[in-house]
Amino acid sequence: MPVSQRQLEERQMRQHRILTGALEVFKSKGLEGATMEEIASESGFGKATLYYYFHSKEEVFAAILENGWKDLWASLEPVIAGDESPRKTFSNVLLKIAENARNRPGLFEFLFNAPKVITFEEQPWKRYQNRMYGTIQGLLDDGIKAGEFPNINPQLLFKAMGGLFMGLVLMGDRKEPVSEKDVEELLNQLITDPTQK
Amino acid sequence: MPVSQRQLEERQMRQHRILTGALEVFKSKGLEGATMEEIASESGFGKATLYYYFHSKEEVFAAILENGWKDLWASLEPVIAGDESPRKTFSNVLLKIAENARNRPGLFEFLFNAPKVITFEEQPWKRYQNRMYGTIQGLLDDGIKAGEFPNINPQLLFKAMGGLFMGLVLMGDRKEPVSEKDVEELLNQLITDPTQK
DNA sequence: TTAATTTTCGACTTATCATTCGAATATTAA
DNA sequence: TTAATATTCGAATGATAAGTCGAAAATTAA
Repeated sequence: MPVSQRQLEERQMRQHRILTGALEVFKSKGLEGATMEEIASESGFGKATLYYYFHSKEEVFAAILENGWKDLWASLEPVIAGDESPRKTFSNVLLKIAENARNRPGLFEFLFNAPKVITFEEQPWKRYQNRMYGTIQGLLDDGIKAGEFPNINPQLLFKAMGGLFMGLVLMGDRKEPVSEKDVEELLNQLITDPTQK
Repeated sequence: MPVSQRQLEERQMRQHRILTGALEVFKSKGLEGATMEEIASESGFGKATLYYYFHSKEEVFAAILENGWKDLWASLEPVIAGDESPRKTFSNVLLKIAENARNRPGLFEFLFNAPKVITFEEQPWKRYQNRMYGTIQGLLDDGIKAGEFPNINPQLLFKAMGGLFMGLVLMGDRKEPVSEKDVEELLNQLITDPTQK
């Protein structure tokens, strides 16, 4: 077992390096299409070394999702903790997510698309994902009750908003990432605030 | 080579049967995860027989997309040909797409999600997809010019609408498919028509 | 220095498919 | 009936890639 703090950190560095290389390969080849051989050379290790750091290909895949969702949620927590109005908080959450997407577009796309490919049982990152979706749904519920959004079925609004935002961030020719302006324009022009008028 | 019309039709029936079985397997296992063995047994043929009707697994996969997009586009054409206002036509197009989704939810989800997995070069179904997206973008452009939509960057509106609609149809627990009412509610309540007021 | 301990890695093993073969069986046409 | 032609299929074939092994090289600690 490792002793020094530095050793621990270096080990994590290497794991991180592997994960970064793996993300590249997974993005272009998918879960099944990606080979450990390729992930290894992409991240600068020998194949067998990967198995020193991870038990299996699935574990590598899962680790990317786990870290990604965890970080995303962590960045959201302070925003949610702030005590603004539901609509304002909702807007801030979207902005924060967009910021994440801007910083690591590759990872972000992966976080939202990769889960579609997976079959296998319970994944720890699901907890973060559910927490996030739950929070957003709650904001919309409250916002509708408070009259800050059009009076639509909250479930429906959630789906619409979710899709809309994903579309904004992920769809089409990804020329330039979504900007703060985009998000605010959308909320203000598209989803009219009944209280403002 | 086959002679009679009936022979031709039976052959198509069999291809169709294979494609239906394949869709099931692809949906649950993905492109790489699906095996020809499983597709064969799912559709009630021996493995080798699949190769009598298709050259490869990729061809089976591509055929599903090809047929699916072709049919979708065909169902859209009359709607587009009608000479209603851009906003009305746009609404009708969404409704028609939703109808397709309602009738064959499995296929529909596949049409929009599967392409993310594919790497290989030019696919014929891309033509239909592009035609559809192009048309929708055109409707939005015209609609904005005509003042029927909020005055937003058309590209942005397209992405938003696309995502929104996909979210509506594909996202979350697919309890009940999107209804006509949903779509109209969305357009009318969410995306305010500046001319109506 | 030197004996652990940690890290690295290419070669091997093994399982899993995609695809092909060659031989049936069924259908059609003469 | 008989000779084509069309259809079916399970058993080989071959390639690919996940995961294992055992030996080295690096690093640490004494």
